[in-house]
Amino acid sequence: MDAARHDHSGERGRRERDFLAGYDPRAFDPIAVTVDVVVLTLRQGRLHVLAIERGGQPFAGAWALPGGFVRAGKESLDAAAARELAEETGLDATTLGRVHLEQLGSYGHPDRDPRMHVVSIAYVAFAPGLPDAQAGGDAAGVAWLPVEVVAPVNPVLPPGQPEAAAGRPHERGRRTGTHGGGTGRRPLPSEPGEAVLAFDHAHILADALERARGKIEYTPLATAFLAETFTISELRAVYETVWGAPLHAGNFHRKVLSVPGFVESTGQTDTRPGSRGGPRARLYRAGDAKLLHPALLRPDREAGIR
Amino acid sequence: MDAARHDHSGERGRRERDFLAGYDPRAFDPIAVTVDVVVLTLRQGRLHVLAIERGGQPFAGAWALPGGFVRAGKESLDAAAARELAEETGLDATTLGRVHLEQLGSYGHPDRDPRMHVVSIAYVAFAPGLPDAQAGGDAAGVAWLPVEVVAPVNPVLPPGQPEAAAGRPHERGRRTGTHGGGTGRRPLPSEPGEAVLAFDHAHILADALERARGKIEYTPLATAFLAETFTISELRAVYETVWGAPLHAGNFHRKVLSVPGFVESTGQTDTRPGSRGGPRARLYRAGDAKLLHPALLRPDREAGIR
DNA sequence: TGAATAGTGTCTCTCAGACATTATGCA
DNA sequence: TGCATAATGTCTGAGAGACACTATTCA
Repeated sequence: MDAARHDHSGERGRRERDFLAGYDPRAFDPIAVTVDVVVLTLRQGRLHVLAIERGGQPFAGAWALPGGFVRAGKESLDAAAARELAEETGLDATTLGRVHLEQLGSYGHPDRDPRMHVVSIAYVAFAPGLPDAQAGGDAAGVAWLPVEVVAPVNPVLPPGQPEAAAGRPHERGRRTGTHGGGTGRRPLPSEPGEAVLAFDHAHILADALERARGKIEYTPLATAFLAETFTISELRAVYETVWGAPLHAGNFHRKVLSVPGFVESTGQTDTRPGSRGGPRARLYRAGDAKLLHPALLRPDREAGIR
Repeated sequence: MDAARHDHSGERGRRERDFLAGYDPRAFDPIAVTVDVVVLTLRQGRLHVLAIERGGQPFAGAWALPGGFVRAGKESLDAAAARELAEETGLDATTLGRVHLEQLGSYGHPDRDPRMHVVSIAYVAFAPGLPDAQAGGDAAGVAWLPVEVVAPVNPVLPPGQPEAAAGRPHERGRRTGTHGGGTGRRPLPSEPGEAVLAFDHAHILADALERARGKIEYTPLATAFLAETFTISELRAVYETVWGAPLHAGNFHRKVLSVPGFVESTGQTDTRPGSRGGPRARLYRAGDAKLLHPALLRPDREAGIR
């Protein structure tokens, strides 16, 4: 980074130009810098991602991750991501404080947005299940989509087509015609692969899911998906959902309690509404550990990806 | 990312401005996008990082990570990092092919560069020890610095203070005189903490080292620090150097051979030049595993960082 | 001959996973 | 009464670490 790293180097020409660019960047093609946030949460035992319906081109009618421009000279990347998270989820400050937000990685292929070169710094958030309210202050076009409903890759509209690029971003669009109209709400996608993500957002989502799967192995962040107090069974449900594999209840229980700092007991027991019987489970809250020792390894990884 | 995510949202004004910015970004403050590469290698049993001496302000006389601007509309982030790596190390294509390069993270505090808002996407590279040639085609101002020689944090010049930026980094300290001049070469820093890194590069380096320490736990990438064939002892030296802790030779040996796909045997044995006795060690090359199962856990992590 | 190293064998302790068992509450 | 769940106990095999031992080469 940083203009003119060593202007006494060999390639003086290039270096000098970089140097100037550092001082008069408007003389060169710009790159837009944005943040995108993959907000993950659990609802009804399924992993959901926060998505926003696009009205205009490109990718009209597709879904996109919430995000926006980084405010030049005014905010850090983390701050921009936190701002987007707050704006788009509409969560109150206390709930927001329990959300885990971390940087995922950056995506900067020159053709990922047909309009111009956009470098996006992606973030992942682990959020507790929200009380059934729709996401965001204004719910229109914002939805929690089950991750299985999202197509693994974009079946249409590969980036880089001049046609797509030519059509103004969202030419007034948004809800033109029937499609996602401001008034007539169309049903949310529910079939596997039905929802198409715009740009390379399916790729970002896939990376975020893999990050989540790995992260709960060696950190206590699975608790970030739950309310402030929770039962061991609820915690196990998080692991089973994120990993997509059933776990042995007894072994899991003993394991969680044996890892120092993972959870700590509240004296209380669950009020268990709508249960199918069984003793009242004890309630725990997140402990003070930042890393789990030993870690909870996900099953199956045998053989390894060679 | 992507202009005007949903202009039917509440804050129409902001959204609309973002929209316009997507099409005429020159109308707003720009953000520069750069890549920085932390190139790590082992020389004489010590971990070194590739650094470039800064000639101009800010941070004149300090060292910086190699990096440069991403070419707008022309290259991806990975490509930009690979280009910087090639340019700055001057390695031939075959050697370069053995270097491991991965994205580390992005750094975008608005004050990290006093000149303007610069977002830098950092990469880490694991490179085999180079045949003592100086790094880069033009060696002037480019050096491999032992990581211990680099100050853990910048002792002076916190970012954001224009004045501080002007006041020399290590004004006079140590071997003064020719200091950073283009011609008179001054000796490389060798005392712990002697070399000062510009900008937030010390922070990036620290993150890169932690990444390296973790990465060799569960991937075979420690082999990227070695030549195409190597002995188990050489591999152990990599772990000991990166982790900064001695390992038990016998247990390490058995462990490495027991992990499927970590290393595979060449039929040969070492020619062992300059050894201090002992049998000829067998030579191995990297196996085809991408992940290690089970992983090599670094010692001590007991207690965990709570 | 001594010292350092390569490579293997043995033992113990920890831990993950399979399975069993008891207690509790709902239908 | 039957069933699902919470929580705990027991057993086994894998694996990490400590230690011992043999073989090989150089000084």
